[in-house]
Amino acid sequence: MTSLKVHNSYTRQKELFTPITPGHVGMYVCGPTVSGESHLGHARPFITFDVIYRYLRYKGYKVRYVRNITDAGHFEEEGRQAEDKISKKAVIEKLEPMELVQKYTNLFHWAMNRFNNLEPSIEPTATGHIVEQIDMIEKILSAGYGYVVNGSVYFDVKKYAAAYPYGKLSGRKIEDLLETTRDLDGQDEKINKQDFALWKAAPPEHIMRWNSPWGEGFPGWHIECSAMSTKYLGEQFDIHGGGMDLMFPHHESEIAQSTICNHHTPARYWLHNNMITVNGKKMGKSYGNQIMLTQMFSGEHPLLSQAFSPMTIRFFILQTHYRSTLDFGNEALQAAEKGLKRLWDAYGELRQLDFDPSKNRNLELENTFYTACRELDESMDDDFNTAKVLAGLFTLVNHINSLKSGVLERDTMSAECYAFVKKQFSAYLEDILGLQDEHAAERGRLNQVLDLLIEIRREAKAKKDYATSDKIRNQLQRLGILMKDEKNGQVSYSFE
RNA sequence: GGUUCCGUGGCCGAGCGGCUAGGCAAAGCUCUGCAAAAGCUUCUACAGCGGUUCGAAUCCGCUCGGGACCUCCA
Repeated sequence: MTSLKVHNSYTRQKELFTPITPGHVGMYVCGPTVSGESHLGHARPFITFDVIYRYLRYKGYKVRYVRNITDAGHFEEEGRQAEDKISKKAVIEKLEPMELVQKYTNLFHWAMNRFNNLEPSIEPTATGHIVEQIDMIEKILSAGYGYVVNGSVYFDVKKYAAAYPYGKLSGRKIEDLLETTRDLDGQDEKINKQDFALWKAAPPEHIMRWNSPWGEGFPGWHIECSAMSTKYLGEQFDIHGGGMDLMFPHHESEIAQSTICNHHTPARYWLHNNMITVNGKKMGKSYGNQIMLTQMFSGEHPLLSQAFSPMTIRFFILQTHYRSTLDFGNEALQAAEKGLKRLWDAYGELRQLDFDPSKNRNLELENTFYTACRELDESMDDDFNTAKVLAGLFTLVNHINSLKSGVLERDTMSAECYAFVKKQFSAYLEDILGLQDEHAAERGRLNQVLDLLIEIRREAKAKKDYATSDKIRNQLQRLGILMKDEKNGQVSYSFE
């Protein structure tokens, strides 16, 4: 097997992946902020890193995959709006923050499930790690890189930058950051504008609040990831992942915090997925162009021409390299839907292909298969190029269909080769890319019913009673089941 | 304004110096009672202009166009 290379955002280079502890990988991925519903854009990192997680396991690594739930601190605005409304209308409809958090956490898990994302090894919550975050802040204070103002604690970026390469990950220079003229909350409390909050004193109307050495408040955004990654993966771990839009300030701040506490950068490899765009613009709240996952699945959105299944979306996302932007479009999604179906149909064929080793082996054909299979590994090893993997699978699809249709002579492949192809195809389609048969639940007893219909139809056709045979096929099609008369006289069916 | 990325055929997208991915769409053919599926074939592109090179979608420069980040953001 070839060796894995990954694009490290920290060095901006493709590097050979070498875990700190041989055979083991620690991976931290920034999880969702559960203050609202997830949209299509949110699906990308979780599918991307799910495939990375799966591939690392496929390569034999023991992986500890930590993905947090951000359930504290950032509801400031929402909280305030809610407070305003409440103060106007009285107090009755007040939402308990944890109620909100629970609701959206459940919804998030539901979506992850539908995408067939494996569960992370640990899914820590920010609210469950207030103590660890306070500890870390105290460490930073005693190291002299933080300061307290009015019950809030800030990180002294300027001092840090004098000693460490601040801005390396995001390619930012501290002087440039001084240029920024934004009125941020608490800006007047900071010594320098580029300082960021480690802990914020809670104003009276702020609902989520905890006791701390500096008074009642809540943790800053960046500290939770530093605290939780350190706790579960150690002072330095292998992979840190997330969306590109988190590089600054989030990941840059994480690096600063961890460097002060643990004396080195938290992660060796920083992996960032690119954005999903709509008409070239990033999907996001500020553009008002986001499509919620529930809407994707139901088709209820002005931008959607139809509903798209979780697997179609997964396939759609994997058809592009994770570091490229992916433009949303109905046509593209429809193409993904059809392509995915083709893939599954061929996979079904592959599993049914028989072989007869007694016939002359077509070594050239075997070689084609072996090469195509080997290239799958090479593509994944090249910074997880799932687009190339899919292209590779489609060349296999073409060969499989050729065997089926007789363009390539069947029964000329050795059992050994056949088994290998079958194993690779299944490993990639199901285990690594994590695609699953969305109609599996419909099969089972339905298959037996269909077999009966096929039998009846066969009898009708034998009597040239095409009215009956067409009726069966047409009615089934209306139910989303395609019945196909194969060349060899067999009848097959597939689900739309 | 600063930093940075990108412009590939009707659409979506790989590629990162030579071997002109792939999916979808379109057209023709084969197969078929008719379909569907599949196979075969066709359409063969790299924003523009220069330069480097035996050779560039791929490297360099300029021009045009579009993003992303600098604020919460996947």
